[in-house]
Amino acid sequence: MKPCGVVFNPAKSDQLKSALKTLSSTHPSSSFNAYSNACASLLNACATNASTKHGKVIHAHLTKLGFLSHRFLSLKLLIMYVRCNSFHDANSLFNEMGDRSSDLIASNCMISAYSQMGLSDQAKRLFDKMPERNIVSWTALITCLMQCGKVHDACEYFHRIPTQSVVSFTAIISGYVQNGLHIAALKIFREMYRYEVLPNDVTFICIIRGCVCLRWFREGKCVMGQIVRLGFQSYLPVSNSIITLLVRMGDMELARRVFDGMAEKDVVSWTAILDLYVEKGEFAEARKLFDAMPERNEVSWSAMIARYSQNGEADEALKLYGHMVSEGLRPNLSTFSSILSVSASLEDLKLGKKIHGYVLKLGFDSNVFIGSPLIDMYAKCGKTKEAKMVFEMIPEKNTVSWNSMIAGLSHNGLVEEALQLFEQMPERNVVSWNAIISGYVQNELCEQGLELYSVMETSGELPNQSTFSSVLRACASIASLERGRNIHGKIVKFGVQYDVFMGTALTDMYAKSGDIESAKLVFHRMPEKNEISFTAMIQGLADNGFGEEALILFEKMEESDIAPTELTFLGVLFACAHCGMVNRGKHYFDQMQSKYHIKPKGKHYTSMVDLLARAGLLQEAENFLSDIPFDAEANSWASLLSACKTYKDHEMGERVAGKLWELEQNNSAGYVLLSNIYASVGQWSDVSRVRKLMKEKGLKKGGGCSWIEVKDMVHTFYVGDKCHEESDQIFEGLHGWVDLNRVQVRVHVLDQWVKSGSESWFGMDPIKSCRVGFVSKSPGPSQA
DNA sequence: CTAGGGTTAG
Repeated sequence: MKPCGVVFNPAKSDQLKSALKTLSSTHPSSSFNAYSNACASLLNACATNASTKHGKVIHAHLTKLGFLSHRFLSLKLLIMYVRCNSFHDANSLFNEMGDRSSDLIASNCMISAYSQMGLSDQAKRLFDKMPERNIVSWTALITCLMQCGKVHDACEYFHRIPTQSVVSFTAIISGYVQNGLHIAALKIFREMYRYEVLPNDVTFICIIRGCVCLRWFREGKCVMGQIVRLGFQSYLPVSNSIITLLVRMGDMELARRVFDGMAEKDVVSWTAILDLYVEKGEFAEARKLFDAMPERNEVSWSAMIARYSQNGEADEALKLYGHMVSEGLRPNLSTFSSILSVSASLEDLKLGKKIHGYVLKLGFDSNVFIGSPLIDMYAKCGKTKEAKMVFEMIPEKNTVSWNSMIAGLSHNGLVEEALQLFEQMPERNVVSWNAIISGYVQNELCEQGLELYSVMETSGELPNQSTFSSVLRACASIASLERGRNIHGKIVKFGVQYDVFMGTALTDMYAKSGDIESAKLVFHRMPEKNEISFTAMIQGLADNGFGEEALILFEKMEESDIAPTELTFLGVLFACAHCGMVNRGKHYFDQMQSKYHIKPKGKHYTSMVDLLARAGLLQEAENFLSDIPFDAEANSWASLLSACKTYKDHEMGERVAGKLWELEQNNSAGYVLLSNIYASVGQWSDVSRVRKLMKEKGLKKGGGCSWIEVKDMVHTFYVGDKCHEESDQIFEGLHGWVDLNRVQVRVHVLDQWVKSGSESWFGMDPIKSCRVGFVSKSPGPSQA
C-alpha cells in the first residue's frame, strides 16, 4: 500500500513514525479520498502495533482539520482505540460523537471495549438502548457476558438471536470452554449442524481446546475427521491445535508428522511441538529444539522456564529468565508465576520480592492467578505475615488461593489457623483436603491427620495418590500397622493407580511399622522402581535388622543402573554399622565419593563414627571424628559416647561427654542420652543435675521409646518406663513371646539405636523418637 | 467499507 507515497510496513514502528510525518506535511485539499485512505491504513497499523501514541497524533490531526465529522474516519479512530485496549480514549471519543453514538458500528465497538474492561452491565445497558442491532451486536454482548463469567445470561441472549451465524455459535462455544463448561461446548457444537450452520476454522480451534481440556480424545479424533472433511487442516492455527490435541493424546508420532507436513510454521507451532518432547520426558531434546527454534515468543520462553522450575532445576530456570529479559521479551504473568515458584523452592526471598515488585508495577497484584504463587513463595520463605497480606488482597479468591494459604500456614506450623481457614472456605476440593491432611502429618499430628482423612471420606470427596501418600506417612510415623493395612485396603478400593509413588509409600509404611515381609511384597510387586523406592526398601531392611539383605538389594540396585542417592548410602552405612561390617562400610563410604561423586554430609560421617565405635574401634572413631572437614553433628559424639559406655572407656567417655555437653545445650535428645549414660554407670547425682537442667530450659523429654502395637493401639515405653500396666510383662518378654490383651506378639530387640534429627526424607519425616528394637505381630508361636 | 468468534504455557 502506498499512502501519500510512502512505502509502509506496519510492523516497523520507525516507519510508522516517518509515514506520520509525511502525512502531516501532505495537504489534504488535493484529494480527500487519498488522505482518508492513508489515515485509515495508518490507524490500522497503530491498531496492530498497539500503538496508541501514534494513533493519538492522527487523532489530533483529524480534530484540527475538522475531519472528525466524517463517519468513516471517526469510526476508524474508535476501532483503533478499542484494538489498542485504550478503553478511556475509546469511551471519550464515543461520547464526543454525539448523535452518531447511536451508530450501529460505533456501538458494537463499544460493547467490545466494555468486554475488555469486564463491564458487562454497561455493555448490556448500551445494547438495550441501541435503536438497531445486528448479529455482530449480539455476538459482542455474548462474548462480553462470557468473559465476565455470566454464562447463564450469555445463554439467554444467545437463544434470543434472530438469525444465528458461525461466529455467534463459535462465541458461545468459546465462552463455554473459557468458563470450563467443556461438555456444554460440545453439546452446542453438535447442535450447530441442526441449525444448518457449518463450523469454520475458529470453531474447530475452540472445540479442540475443549476436547483437550476434557481429555475427550475420542471426540477429538472425530473433530479431526470433520476438519479434514471440510478442508480446514491447511489453516495454520488449526494445525497448531491439532498438534496440541495429538500430543496430549500421546500420539507423538502423528503429532510430529503433522508438524513436519505443515506448509508454514509459526512460533505457536514450534511451541506446541516443544511440549511433545517434554511429555515424552526427553528434556534434553526439548531444550535442543528450543534453542534451534527460528522464533521464540514469551509463551515459548515461559513454557521452558516453567518446565525447568517444575523439574526442580531452579538455576537453569533463572538463567533462561535472564536470557529472556535480555532479549527484550517482556515476562508475563505466567513467567512471573514460574519464577515465583523458583524463588519458593530456593527460599530466595529477595528474588521473590523483586518479582512481587514487578507484579505490583504492572498492576497484576489483584490477579487470582499470581496470588497463589506469591502466597506460596512467602510461605516457603517463612514469611507468613506477607503471605496472609497477599491472600487478603485478592478480591476474588478461588479455591487455589485458599489452598495455597492453607498449605502455607501448615508449612509454618500454624495448623490450627490452617484448619480454621479450611473450615471457612466456600468450596473445597481434593487439593484442599490434601493440604490440610498433609499439614497435620508434616507437623507430627498424625492421629489428627488420620482423623481428618476419615472426615474426608464421609464428605464424599474422593482421595487421590497425594492423599494416600500423606496418610501412609502418618501411619509410618506412628508405626501403626493396623491403620496402614487399612489404608492399603482403601487404596485398592478407590482404584488408585499402583505406581512407583504409591509402591514406595507402602513399602516405607510397612517397613517403618515393622512388617518387613509386607514391605518386601509391595516393593517387589511395584511395576517400576526408582532410586527412591530402592532407598526406602534398603533403609527398611537395615532398620529392621536385615543388614545383609539390605546390602544384597543395594548390589541389585547398582546392577539395574539406578543411581543411588545420598539417602541410599545412609541406609547402606546403617546396615553395615548394625551388622558389624566395618570393612564393607568403609568400602561403601569410599565408593560413594569415588564412584558416585556424592559428597558425604554430617549424617554419613555420623554413620561412619557409629560403625567404628560399635565395632569397638573407639580410637579410630575418635580420629575419624576429628578429621571431619566441618563441624560434626552432635549425634556423632553421641554415638561415640554410647560406645564408650558399652566398652567401658571412661577416660574417653568423659572427654566426649564434655564435647557433647557443649554442643547439645538445647537438644533434649542429647540430654536424655547423657542422663542415661550417667544412670547406667550409677552416677545418680549427675543424672539429677541433667534432669534439672532440662526442666529449667523447658525441654520436654522426647527421648527413646519402645513401642508395641496391639489391636490398632500403639503402646509406647520409655527407657525404664514402668507406667504401662503390663510393662513388666513386656520387658520380660523381650526376645520372646508376650501375651498382650490376649494377643500373642513377638518382641525382637536388636540393638539400641538412635535416629534423630528432622531432615525430611523424600517428603517423609524420619521417626523422631529413638526406638529400642521393634515389634512385629505374628499369628502365634504354634504357627511360627 | 468498517464491527463479532482464535491457536502455543500456567
